[in-house]
Amino acid sequence: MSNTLYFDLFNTTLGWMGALGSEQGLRKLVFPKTSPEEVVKDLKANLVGAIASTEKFVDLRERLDLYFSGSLQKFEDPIDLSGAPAFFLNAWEACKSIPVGEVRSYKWLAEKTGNGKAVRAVGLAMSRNPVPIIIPCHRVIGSNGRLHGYGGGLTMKQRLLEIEGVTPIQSHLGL
Amino acid sequence: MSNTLYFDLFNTTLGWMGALGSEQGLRKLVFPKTSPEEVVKDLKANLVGAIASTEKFVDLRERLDLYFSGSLQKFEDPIDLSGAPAFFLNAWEACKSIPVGEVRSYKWLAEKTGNGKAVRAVGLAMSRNPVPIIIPCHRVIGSNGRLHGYGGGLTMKQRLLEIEGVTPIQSHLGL
DNA sequence: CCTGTCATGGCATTGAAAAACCAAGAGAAA
DNA sequence: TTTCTCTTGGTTTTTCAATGCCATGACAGG
Repeated sequence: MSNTLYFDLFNTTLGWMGALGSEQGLRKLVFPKTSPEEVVKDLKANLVGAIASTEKFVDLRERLDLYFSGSLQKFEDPIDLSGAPAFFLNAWEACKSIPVGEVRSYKWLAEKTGNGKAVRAVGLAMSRNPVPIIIPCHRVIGSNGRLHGYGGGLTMKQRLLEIEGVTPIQSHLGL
Repeated sequence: MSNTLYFDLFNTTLGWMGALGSEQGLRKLVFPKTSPEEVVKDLKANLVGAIASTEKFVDLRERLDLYFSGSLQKFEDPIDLSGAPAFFLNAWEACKSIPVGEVRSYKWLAEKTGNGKAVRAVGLAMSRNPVPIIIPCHRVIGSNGRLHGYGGGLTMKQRLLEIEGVTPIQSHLGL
């Protein structure tokens, strides 16, 4: 068990966020909140043996602020998703292929993942996305053009889409 | 869960031992070993939230040494066996009724516990005795007069019986 | 539009059932 | 005696099927 975990809380232009990761990559990112306490609450289950380290996440914090200001398009940060079910990994992988400024439906993602009928399963996978923003699950909306749900709240989802230049209902079918 | 646990390691005339208990009584006693490390190994699963305390066990340690020298016959220490299966509790209770200097068979214990055929179950119960010596499971031997097994090793079992004045095969049927 | 209803897939949790474990005892055969 | 086999009971662990959960989608009826 030599795999040490690091974590940090930091303030961004959108609010307090938290990150947790191993040497292999990022394991968890928590949505912008209004207070650090809320971030800890979301993180506490994971930071049992983790040690605090601002240093490990300075780059990430910088990139996040760049992204929030609209000047960063793509995150290259390594992520460590070991242990997750295969279907989730596939769905997240497919999600990463959605280009900036565009959106796709849960169904589109389901078909891409292999089974066009596994739409709710895709929804479940998105809801379990451990690293939002990095894996852009906010670009996944309903087939009817509605935003449906988002772990960080629908206003946050909309906000992120606006940052990426998606007008309310635009290319909402994607295909 | 405000039930704090205390533990301690100490050296006796027979070797290193360890004890762990709550305010209600003793919960675990580990056999005499040659090194404190071995004691910790046997105890480590239980001392998650426990705090060290020599003070809580000075009396016990004294009595153990008295017993090992043959000058103490009976332990009155309160024990806390909460959480154990009913059958185990019954078997342990019956075991405590075996007088010093005598032995009984697993079968005898089974009959006393209620079901004369549950001999192996009694063996299982003895093997799970959390407070050896206090609950004198070393006085339980096979119907054929053999010692069978003992958590602390058969030599330890024999040694304890010798301390109590039981010659190799004596009253081994008890009834 | 909006509201309800139904079908759908994968994971997480639950609970019942089965099997494994054990410090035994009785009997048979050597 | 020793060794073997078979039987026995309670606990513990493992397995497996059944449910419930969810950030959906398609359709029907207002």
